[in-house]
Amino acid sequence: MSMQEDEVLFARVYEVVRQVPAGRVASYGDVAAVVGPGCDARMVGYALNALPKRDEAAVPWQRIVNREGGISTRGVRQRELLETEGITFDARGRIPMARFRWAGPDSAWAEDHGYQTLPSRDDDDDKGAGEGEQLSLF
DNA sequence: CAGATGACTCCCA
DNA sequence: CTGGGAGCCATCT
Repeated sequence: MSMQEDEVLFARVYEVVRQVPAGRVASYGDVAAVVGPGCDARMVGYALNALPKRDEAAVPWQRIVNREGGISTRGVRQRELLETEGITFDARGRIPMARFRWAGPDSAWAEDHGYQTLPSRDDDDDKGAGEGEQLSLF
């Protein structure tokens, strides 16, 4: 796979963002994880940053927020759009990710399109037992 | 053509 | 909490 890499990368990012349903949000890192290796949170940010210059109406960019559930864009447009979709913000102006975070793409769709499902990453406090959770993934 | 910049996240001081 | 640095790309001065 080394043909139209450059453009494909952004296209894949947009494709994944399109999978996030209204009423849900995903972090930049989550989107990157689904897109797969070679893509990280910053890439997603870059892709979305270039979106307005391309076609911002084709992608639900407002559903992508930072890891803390906060909005990284300037202005209040994104927040308003999300509230319209039913997303709520807490007193600190952040979205309770434990409740609104996108669970990842449909596994069937993911395999069919060559994407990855979102690794279960409970944001719960580990309470100090995090060590034993590291299983050998390889 | 080179440098700055932006919608991330993690790590350390 | 604030602040700086690393890692990586497309687009605009």
